[in-house]
Amino acid sequence: MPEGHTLHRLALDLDAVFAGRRVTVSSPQGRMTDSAALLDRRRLVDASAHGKHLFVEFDRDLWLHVHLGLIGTMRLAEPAPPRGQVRLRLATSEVAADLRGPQVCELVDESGAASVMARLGPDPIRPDADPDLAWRRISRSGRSIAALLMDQAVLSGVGNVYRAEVLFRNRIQPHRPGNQLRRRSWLAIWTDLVELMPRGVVDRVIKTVRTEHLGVVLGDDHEGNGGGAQIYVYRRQGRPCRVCGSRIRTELVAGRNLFWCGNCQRRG
DNA sequence: CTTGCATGTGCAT
DNA sequence: TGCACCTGCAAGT
Repeated sequence: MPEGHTLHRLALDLDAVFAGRRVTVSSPQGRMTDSAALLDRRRLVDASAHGKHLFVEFDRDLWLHVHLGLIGTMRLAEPAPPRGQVRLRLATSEVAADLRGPQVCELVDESGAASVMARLGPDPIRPDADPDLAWRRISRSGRSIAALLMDQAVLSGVGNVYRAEVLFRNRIQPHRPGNQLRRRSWLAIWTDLVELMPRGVVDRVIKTVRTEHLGVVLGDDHEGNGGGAQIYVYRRQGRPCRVCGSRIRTELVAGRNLFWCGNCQRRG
């Protein structure tokens, strides 16, 4: 489930078991054999996330840069013989982290890592993030706020779930162009993301439904979320809005499904 | 068991 | 606009 919260959670987990330690690095799949050899037995300094990008710093200016893409995963488990396509494994005698199917997995130096970070907009999960950097671009753009929220150069870490949910929670019309959005609406979106996304890091799952709507079922629901509503609109097309009962709408926007309630979301 | 779709991105056309 | 990447889950047979 790789939106920004997933990568921040992963960075925390990697840090907890590997930071400051010498790590065995291998590429069971074989596609990263040379890089694995360079990293093997090196001391791991720390792991951090910027938007949906993961950086793992090793001794002597070697950084592992990972982007999971849509289908990549990295999971910690007790060491066992690797199964399937493990691109890279970081391991100690107690734990192994297996990386599968990433879109990006490369070794860079500090300036290489910095240049990736420089291309990213502010990340709501990072305490030093400046929402005005995003607002400068949003307020000058004719693209819809729904498209802008997905642009990692505008702000980073938000994906298709947080996009749909934060627009719903703030009652924003998704098709409103950035240059017609009130600054107050943007600040409401940002403030909400700063509250929601760190909660996703803790919970390891996206939950956006407010307490007062938790009991609202409105016609569903076996939506496979382990009991109880956790989201308002994402992938709920055709089902009743948890607030007003209108049918949730969907529309393909630049290859990604957008979900929203046409009745609740009218603000600009 | 098989099939289809997905929380992302970049490149080809 | 379409597809490659190639994992994991849920739903269907």
